[in-house]
Amino acid sequence: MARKRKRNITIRDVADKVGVHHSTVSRALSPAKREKISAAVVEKVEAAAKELGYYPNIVASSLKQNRSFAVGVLIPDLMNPMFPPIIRGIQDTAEALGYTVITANTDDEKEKEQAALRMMLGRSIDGMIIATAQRTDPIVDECNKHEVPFVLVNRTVDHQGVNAVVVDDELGIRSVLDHLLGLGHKRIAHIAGPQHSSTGFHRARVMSEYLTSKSLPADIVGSASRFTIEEGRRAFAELIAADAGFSAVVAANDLLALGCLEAMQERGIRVPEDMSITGYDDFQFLDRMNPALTTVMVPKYDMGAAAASILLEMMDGEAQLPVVVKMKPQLVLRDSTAILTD
Amino acid sequence: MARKRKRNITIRDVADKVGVHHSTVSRALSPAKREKISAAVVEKVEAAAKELGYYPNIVASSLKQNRSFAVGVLIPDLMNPMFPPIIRGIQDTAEALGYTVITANTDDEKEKEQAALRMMLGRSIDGMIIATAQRTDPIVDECNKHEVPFVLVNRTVDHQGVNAVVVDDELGIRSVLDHLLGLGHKRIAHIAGPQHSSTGFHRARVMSEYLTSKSLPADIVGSASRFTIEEGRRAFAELIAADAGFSAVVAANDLLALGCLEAMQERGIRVPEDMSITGYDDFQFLDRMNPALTTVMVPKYDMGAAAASILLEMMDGEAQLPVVVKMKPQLVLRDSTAILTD
DNA sequence: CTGAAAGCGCTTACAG
DNA sequence: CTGAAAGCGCTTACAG
Repeated sequence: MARKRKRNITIRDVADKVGVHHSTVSRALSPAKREKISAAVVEKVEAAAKELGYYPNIVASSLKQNRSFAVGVLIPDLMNPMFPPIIRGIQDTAEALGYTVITANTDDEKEKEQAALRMMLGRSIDGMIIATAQRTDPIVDECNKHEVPFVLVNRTVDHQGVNAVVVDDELGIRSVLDHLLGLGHKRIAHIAGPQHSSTGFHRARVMSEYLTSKSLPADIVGSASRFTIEEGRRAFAELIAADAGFSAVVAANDLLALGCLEAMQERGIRVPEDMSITGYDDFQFLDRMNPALTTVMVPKYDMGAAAASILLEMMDGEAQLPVVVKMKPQLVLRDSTAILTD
Repeated sequence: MARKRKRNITIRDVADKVGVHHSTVSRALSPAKREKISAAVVEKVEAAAKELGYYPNIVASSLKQNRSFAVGVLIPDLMNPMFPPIIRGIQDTAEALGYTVITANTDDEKEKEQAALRMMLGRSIDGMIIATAQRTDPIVDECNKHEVPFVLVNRTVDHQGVNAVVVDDELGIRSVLDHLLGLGHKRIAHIAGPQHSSTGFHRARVMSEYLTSKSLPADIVGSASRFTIEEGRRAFAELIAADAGFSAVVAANDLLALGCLEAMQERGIRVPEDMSITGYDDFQFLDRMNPALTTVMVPKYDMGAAAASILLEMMDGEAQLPVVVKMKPQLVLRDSTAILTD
């Protein structure tokens, strides 16, 4: 049997102590309504509340107002180093305005995502930040159907008119390629991420277009079905078995790059002497790895913070127009890329 | 102004559709009470609920029952790689039983911890898992005062009779020292963590006792005031300025070890040729660092899962006795330790 | 097995 | 400026 908790101090207890109606206490304690109450009463109410150790029951308040002062966040997996900074950005921004954030992992499984959404709807969530979107994702329609404001972060959908905070992959990939081309590389492979993810898709497309524009081969591509080390390793092994004629690898994210690195080390391919490799995202501690990975820094914390700001504005009824914020990534040069020698 | 959301489907809508009282719907939809309702009605209610797209309003349910099916988690900082695995262990365990987890960062600041606790109390949280405890921490008394069941994880308090899931530091530190002694090291330094944290305190004490028992110097100790890279670096610099006569360093956790490593590299001290160093916790990707860090693996995910299990049992009224679970750590040998040569 | 009523702790139109 | 009432969507003793 579930335990019963001690009865809490309520607004009525405070009202009794002061000798006013509990609705007066409610008003006196509400920053927005306080001005309608005489200063003397406000003061007495505050004193009584403090003395009794009163704190408001958010659950009751939520039920009455049909909003919860909570926002939900959907991520693939907390243990993926991409997401803690994003969540922290969301938390710091949302909490500063009095909101609580509830995070759920989907493991990129639609059923878990569905369950998480249901749970959040049941909790009368005021808004959602979604880091799990696929390029065509029914969750967008679901949020619309339930009239839950939401903003996508990191990944977006193909469909127009959706609020999203993403990174400028054109800039990111081009800066990587310019770097590699400057080092003399001509045959550059890509380990593409899952194509149902906007990040995987766009990075691959920009790669291909940019290489083609330079009259360089754009078809040395390995495909990862997930953004994981294992998939990076597998995709690299597959690629090099089919075509050994490349001198540099651009991985669609850092985890894939680490997987490639593993596969390279197994094969005695030295990095960067024999082959260069780059990642994308720049998660924590990459600078201390062996070798330190050249990558593209994505402002994860700021993306989370921006997504939260937009969401909060939407919830206030402002910012109706769909907003797409493209954050600037930045190439970070480290030790996994070098001049082509042969 | 806050937006108004569409009215949701309620238990009354379902009741109207079926032609029963809404209390009957409530019972039919409750796994525990369902048996008191005729199978025919249950079936009709379920069909109607499904057709209408009904999902329960957890907020209303929480208010009535004075419990929220939510557990709160207090951590110092999500971006510290120690915590995501702990939280994931908590989430997977709690969510499997229908609980939602709400996580808050305290940044090891008492005011933030206080604010987080208030927020959670306001949300009628059913229990708390606390990863931020100091050795004498008023939060324990506060939880007791408010009759919120809680369990500590990773860090514990000196006070007896509190539920906690910790790691067996005696085992962990001894295994590190046995390893180092086996390599021939005699003068072994310790970079101690903050002594208000049980982990910092116990690891330092075990070190000292064990070295003393082997008639080895136990006073080569640097003090970090926080478990951060910066503090590790500072403490090492301070220590080596005062006493250069040691050949190995045992850091109280991985972040401190990384800070030491930085300070060593700045000074041209080669690891492990000139000096050995070990960490503690074994967070993600340490195996890929330069050099790969020898450390003590702490079962983070399992600790979170165990803490959640205990909490859930407490909330069910079982497991009254204070439970202290000591998880077994495991030495992980990598490339930052080597035989003493001179 | 089912219904009707009360109530969880708030907020907020409506009076005055 | 303040009070009294109604109600948010559930759950649960109490009847029958």
